[in-house]
Amino acid sequence: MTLHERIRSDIAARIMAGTLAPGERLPIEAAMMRDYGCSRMTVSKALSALAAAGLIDRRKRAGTFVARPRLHSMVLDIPDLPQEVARRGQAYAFRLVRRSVRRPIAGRAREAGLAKRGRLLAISGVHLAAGRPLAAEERLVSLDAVPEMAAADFADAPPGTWLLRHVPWTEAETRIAAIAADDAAAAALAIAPGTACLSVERETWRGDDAVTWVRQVFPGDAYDLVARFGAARG
Amino acid sequence: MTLHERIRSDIAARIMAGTLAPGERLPIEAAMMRDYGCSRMTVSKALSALAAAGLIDRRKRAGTFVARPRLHSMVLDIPDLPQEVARRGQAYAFRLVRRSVRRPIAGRAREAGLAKRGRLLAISGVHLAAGRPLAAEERLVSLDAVPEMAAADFADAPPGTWLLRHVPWTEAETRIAAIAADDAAAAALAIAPGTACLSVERETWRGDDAVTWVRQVFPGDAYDLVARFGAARG
DNA sequence: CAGTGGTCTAGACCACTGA
DNA sequence: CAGTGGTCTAGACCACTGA
Repeated sequence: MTLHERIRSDIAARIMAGTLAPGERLPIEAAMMRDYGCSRMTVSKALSALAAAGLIDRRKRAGTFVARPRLHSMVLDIPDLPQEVARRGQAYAFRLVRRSVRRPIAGRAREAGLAKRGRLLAISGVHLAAGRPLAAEERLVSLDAVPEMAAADFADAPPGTWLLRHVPWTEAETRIAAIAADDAAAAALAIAPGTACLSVERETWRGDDAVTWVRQVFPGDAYDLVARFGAARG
Repeated sequence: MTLHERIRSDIAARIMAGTLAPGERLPIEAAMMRDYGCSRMTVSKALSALAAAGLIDRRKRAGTFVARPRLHSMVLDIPDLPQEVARRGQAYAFRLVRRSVRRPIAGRAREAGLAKRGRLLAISGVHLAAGRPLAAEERLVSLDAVPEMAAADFADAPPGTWLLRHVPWTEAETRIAAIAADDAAAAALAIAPGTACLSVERETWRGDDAVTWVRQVFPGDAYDLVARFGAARG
């Protein structure tokens, strides 16, 4: 372990144990230089990492303080479905149900945003694990942003994975909700209408251009999302 | 904007725009020192931040490369309920339904973990927004870890907020699922049994000691969780 | 085995802000 | 206005690892 890592984990351990309480002031950097016999840059590197992780607040002239804890943000793992299914030891497949290229329907703001003056690609399909439906997917793709997707078949990879490979480094917003399966989703998933399902809806942009919108519906008993939070982050 | 921030945002912008493609090699640090007329520490600070944000991979002897994008982890905001309700402009209240101190029930691994040889506090209640049920909460608290909670009333703050104030810096794991409301949850939330609900279940530790377990059940139409991902993170 | 990143030093000047 | 953190320099030695 390098020196700045040791300083960092020393302080983190004292904060997590409560020896350093929230609001309490830490020694000034000069004191830490003495204590650890190191230069200021090394202390600063350790403290910067702790500040980025949210464990401390650094304030000029005032000093460095143990932060008040917040539970507000956690890291959520949103796995790639083929990978996740493979990890469970099951065979993955994507069944394409419908696919069309069309103009946006007037009055639908989302479709207008995806296809400003051009066309969009609409896809529905079902993700299968071990031959059984895992999730129903409805997707819209901007053919302005990704013209080459018009020619893609999804034999190798489902649309989401295809996009991840072909359109790197996008920004996204995900919305998670519980919904009752409507008739279409129930039929696709082979469950009773009204069954509680997890809806994972995502909008993706590249800069100011909308790339895709997708909603995946999972039967409630088939899928959990897990998020973790703790000192290990950052 | 400082120099290392400028270097960082220059490179991040080129990656997000695709000018630097995934897998592509970046100039070596010495070249960046020349380009920006700065010292190696400054270049290194910018590149370290980009590596921590997952945009680049740095490999000794080989060089620095644009990372292959992953959508796998996103930052999820899990708001404090009183704050979230206040932000919506509604009045928040917590209605305590039941509260008991007891020994763990034999055979329940979770309860045994929370109260190794001592007792645990079991709480049920309902979070109210503008007088209407927002979420039903079931909670277990280790009185080994938080003995002073035995004496707490929840007039000022619901149990989760109370714990956040009194037990700083814990680690947690959250599990999100869709469930059908059972009879108890339906009664507490004043909805029909079987209604699709979002279940947010969290286990919290302090070091190796379990502190609390909680499940909050939200009617599907009352609550969404939102997560964001993009270059702005890190 | 040489090129690359990783760490660290001992200084310097500056910006901010609360005593 | 003085004490604190924020940034930056110009070097050094080292660890790793792939050509």
